[in-house]
Formats: sequence, structure tokens, C-alpha cells
Amino acid sequence: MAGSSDFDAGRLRRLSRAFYARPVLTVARECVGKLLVHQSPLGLLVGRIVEAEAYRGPEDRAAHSWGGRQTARTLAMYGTAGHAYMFLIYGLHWNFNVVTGRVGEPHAVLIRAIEPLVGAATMAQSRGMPADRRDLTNGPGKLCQALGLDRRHYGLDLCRSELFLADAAKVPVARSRRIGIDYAGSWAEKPWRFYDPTSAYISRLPARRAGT
DNA sequence: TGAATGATTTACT
DNA sequence: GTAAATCATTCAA
Repeated sequence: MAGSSDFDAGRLRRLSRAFYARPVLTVARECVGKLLVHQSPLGLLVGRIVEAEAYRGPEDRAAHSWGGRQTARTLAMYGTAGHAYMFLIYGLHWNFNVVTGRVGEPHAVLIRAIEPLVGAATMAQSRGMPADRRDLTNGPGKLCQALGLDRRHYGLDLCRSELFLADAAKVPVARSRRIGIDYAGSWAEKPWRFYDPTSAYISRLPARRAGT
């Protein structure tokens, strides 16, 4: 958009630890509308978060930390709020999560979609497609590829590193059930997905439920 | 040591 | 609309 080249990383208001150290559902809801910032080797990349989901292990059947799973992969989720939890899915795609809550509480927010704000041309190059495509960043694997995020960012502290969230104006937030977790039984019914209904970069339209 | 599977994306019919 | 890609992680033995 016009003027985006004037964006200066120093002007971004990085969110503090206190933002993340709250209940995961609260953090997930408030993540929508915030800015996801990566001061990457390729330049400054910024996107507005338009979709996020809460995962509340160990009781949440859909969470990787379900049943109290604490392994090398899920370790970051048990740590301090405000750190990055990265994981590889289907052997292909990296997903980016934010750790929330208290230490020992394996809760996290999955960032599912963003709207490119700064560095869209660079993101497009990483994605191998034109910058004006809506499918540039409208999915959890897509946004990680666009921002150049992978296992190197596992466990990074969003309060101190080149990867962080920044404050922004509030936006309307809608909610629905989560995506891609049908195996989780009744947990799949929980309305723990939050999104900006006015954005064109939502990964999917709200899931329809029978009878509604 | 080995087998099953997934918080997805893409291509193809 | 359906199916294949592709491998780290997980669980069973």
C-alpha cells in the first residue's frame, strides 16, 4: 500500500510479556488485528494478524500437548509466555505459535493468517507467486513460508528477538470452531478460532455447522 | 527398530 | 469436488 516503504521498525510498539502471560483464549482473541513483525535477513516483513486459534493442553484433545505430552517437540509450550512454538506438519509446512499463560501450562496460540503490510514483494518471492494474490499469506503454512519462518525460530523470545508482535488499532473479531482437527471429537466443536470478518485474507470461511 | 500419522497445501478431475 | 505429497514426531515392541 502507499507509504509502506516509510515503515520503520523502530516505530513499531513491541508487545510486552504481560500481553502473552494471560489466558490463552484472551490472547488468541486479542492477537487478531495485531502486527506480526520479522526483521528478516531479506528485510523488514510485517503482516496484520487476521486469524488465530487457541490450543489449551493438556486437556485439549486437539493440542500437541494433549494428555501432558512433554517432549523435545512440545517443550517450548511449557516454557515462558511470549516465546515462539514452531512445528512441522505433514512433513512440509512450518506453523507459528505463540506460547501463552504460565510456565508449566502448555497453552499456545496458532497464527493462521496475516495480511501483508510491509515487504509484500519479498514475501511473494519466498512464495514464488505475485504479491497481489490473496493466497500469499492466507494459511498457517503459507505465512511462515512468506515470512521465512522455520525451525531456526523455534523457542525465540518475542520480547527480545527479531521476531515479535506489535500493537495496532482494534478490529472487529468473529469466532468459529477450529480448522483441521476433526479427529479431536467434541474439542473440535469449541469456538476457539478468532478472525477479522472484514479481511480478504482469511484461510477459510467460517465452518458451517449442521442446523445453523 | 519399525509403523502410523498429522493444528496443510497444491494439483488435478 | 478428491487425492497425493512428504518426513519429523510419536508410540508400540
